[in-house]
Amino acid sequence: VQKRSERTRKQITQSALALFAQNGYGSTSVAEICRTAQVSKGAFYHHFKTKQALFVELLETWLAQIDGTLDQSRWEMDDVPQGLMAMANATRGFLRQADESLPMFLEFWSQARLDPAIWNATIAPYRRYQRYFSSMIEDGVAEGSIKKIDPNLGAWVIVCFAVGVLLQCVLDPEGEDWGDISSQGVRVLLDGLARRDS
Amino acid sequence: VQKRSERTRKQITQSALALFAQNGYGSTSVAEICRTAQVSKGAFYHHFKTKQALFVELLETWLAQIDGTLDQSRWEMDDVPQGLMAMANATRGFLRQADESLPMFLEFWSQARLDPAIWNATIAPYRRYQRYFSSMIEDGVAEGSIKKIDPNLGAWVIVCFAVGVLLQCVLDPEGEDWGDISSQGVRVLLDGLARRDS
Amino acid sequence: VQKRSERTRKQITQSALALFAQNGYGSTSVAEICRTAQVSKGAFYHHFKTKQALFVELLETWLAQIDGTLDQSRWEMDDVPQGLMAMANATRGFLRQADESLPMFLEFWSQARLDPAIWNATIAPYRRYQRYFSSMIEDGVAEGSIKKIDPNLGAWVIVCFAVGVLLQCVLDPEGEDWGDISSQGVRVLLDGLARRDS
Amino acid sequence: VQKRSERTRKQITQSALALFAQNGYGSTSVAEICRTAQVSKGAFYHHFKTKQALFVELLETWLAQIDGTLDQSRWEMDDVPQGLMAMANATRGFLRQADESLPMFLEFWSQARLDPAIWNATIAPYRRYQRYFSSMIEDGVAEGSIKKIDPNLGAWVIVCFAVGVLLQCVLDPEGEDWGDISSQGVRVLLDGLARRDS
DNA sequence: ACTGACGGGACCACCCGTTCAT
DNA sequence: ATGAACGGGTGGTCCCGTCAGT
Repeated sequence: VQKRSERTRKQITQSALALFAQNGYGSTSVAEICRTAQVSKGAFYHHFKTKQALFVELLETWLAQIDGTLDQSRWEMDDVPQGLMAMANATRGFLRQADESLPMFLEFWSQARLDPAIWNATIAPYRRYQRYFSSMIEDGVAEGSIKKIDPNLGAWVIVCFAVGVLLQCVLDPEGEDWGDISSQGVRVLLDGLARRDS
Repeated sequence: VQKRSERTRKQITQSALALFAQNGYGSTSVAEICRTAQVSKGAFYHHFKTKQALFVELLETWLAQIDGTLDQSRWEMDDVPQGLMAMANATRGFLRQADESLPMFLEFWSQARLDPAIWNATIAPYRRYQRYFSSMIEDGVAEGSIKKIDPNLGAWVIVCFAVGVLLQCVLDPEGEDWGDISSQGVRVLLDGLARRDS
Repeated sequence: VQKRSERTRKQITQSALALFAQNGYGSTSVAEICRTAQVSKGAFYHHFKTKQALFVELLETWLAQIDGTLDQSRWEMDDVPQGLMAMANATRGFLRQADESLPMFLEFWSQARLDPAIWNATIAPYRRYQRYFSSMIEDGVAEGSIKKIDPNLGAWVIVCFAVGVLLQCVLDPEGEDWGDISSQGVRVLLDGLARRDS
Repeated sequence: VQKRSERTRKQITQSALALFAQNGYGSTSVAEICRTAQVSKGAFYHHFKTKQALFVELLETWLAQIDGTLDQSRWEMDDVPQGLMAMANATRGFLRQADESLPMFLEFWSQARLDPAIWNATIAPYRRYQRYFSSMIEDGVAEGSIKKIDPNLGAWVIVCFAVGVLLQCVLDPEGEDWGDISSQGVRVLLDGLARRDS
């Protein structure tokens, strides 16, 4: 059956993911991936045109997963600030995969600078998230829970903070409890954004 | 004179900086650096034990510069929030070097994951900055301008936001006016941190 | 029906012919042939034991065609010199296929040097042609239209000239009107071979 | 000293020449060349940017040699036909290198079809030779030793014949005494070109 | 201080032919 | 008879660091 093909493919992607996350994209050779995946080079290049193509596919799978996760929690809120806090808390679990796959972010970012195709795939999501937060802020302003500010800027502030936490978590996973910092940061940001009646 | 030695060294470091920033550390060969610096390989390896050693030196020079910049603005404030805002505004100029040298951050981060020596050099400063902000927050609490929160967490929130802005600025320099976002973000954070009298 | 088998075979041979002629034997991969012929690798290796086997088959088909062409014009002459001229003129049409299939000659020659089997198949015809011309010259001497020379050498001279024109035509199809040169050359050769009564 | 460099370079070119002539360009790997030349790959790629670059250099050296040879015999003739015959006879020695380096011709021709750069270098000389013969024929017409024909065509006839002999000599070095055939052919051609007074 | 030829190793991509299932 | 996954191996290129020589 064609089950075998899929299994091989999955072995490759998983091995690649692990190795890229551990040693970086540049320091991981195709031969190493094949060895880890117990697959021949012929098989590898049958499934992926290039090492980079595999990388891009990993990136896309990855982003699709994240999108899925975010879409879920999108509708579970009554109040905008509550919604944001919920999302911040949901991040905790996400940040715990530190060693496994989070480092891939750094790889994606690095490669994005050098390859336009990867850049597009990497950057696009941020814009999407920003738009999402932007509309949340607008909603918050409408419902009176958030003070009047430029929703675009506000959204970018949130995105930047999130990305910053992510980066720190990748660079220094043992250093701090980044989940705590994420929650705390969002709370502070929300306090700063909150509408205040004198 | 021994001037020649220094000039050679400077040519190498400058060429390397430019090439690393443009094409990345991994994609820049020693030969290319030598070609750009109009220097022979022998000269290169006379001044630097390794490609990595050069990289580390660049990193250290870089960090020293940043420290210098930050130290300047440290004493110019009467009020903690004002001080932070001043620093945020000072960042604007810094973020404008986007194309020239900011991309080096990404390179440093990438390599930090793979090499402990670089990791130490790269991570240490964040801790220093965090401590600095932490003491600022303590001062703020003492002077009554900032509400009571864990100074550690607060400081990390600031660092994360700053790092996030930096990363976005590197990845998408044309996308937004990151200086604006930086200022705006700090303002929101300060509003969130401000002590409020009911 | 078993028609399908033959159609597949023909698609493969035709695609291979075109690709070999265009990119050369060594630079044409089996995968490329299969792609062009819209056939899977399985089908290819079902019909041909090896890439080389296909090549040999192409060679043989090719030679059979040429033999057929030459056999036609063999009997239409009354006079040996006239016969040769007629053949030379007949070549014009042949030389016009320059782009399509003539380049295969060069491929055959190249491979002939490296592979004995191909060598035999490629060289044999020349000897046959030489013998043919040799007997023509003998006839010419007998009928008094050609002066007394070693028919063997004379025949080789003709073959060499023909082969030379062919090679030039393959290498520089746009450069000259090789048909003209062929005719002109044969005329000069005939003048040189003609018996002359002082 | 820099003598070493030249020696290495020469070892590479000589080994390459021998291997290309014996096994063909495509079937000779860089590793094999290095092994034969007792040189490391690093040395190889220090001297030649590419396998092809080495090939082109061989081609150019080769052509320069031939040009040199032809230039020598250019002035040794009183009479055009005699000059041509002298050149034909001089060819004998040239054709005797059959095994050593003549096969390179075939390699050059093969590659010329595939690579424009090589094509230029390979084709250009033929045109030069043709021009040379063309002016010889003009001289011959002027001095009355050659009959009136288009010097261009006549020159191409000579070139084609020469190339044809060369090709045959490469393909079937043992088959015939190609030196003889060359001489004989030129004689016939001269008879055909000779002006004849009735 | 500097030169550049050099060693040796690795890496990505590709390619030919086989195998198993259909 | 055909399709697709696969195996194993090679090929060209490049790159880092060294070392003899200036």
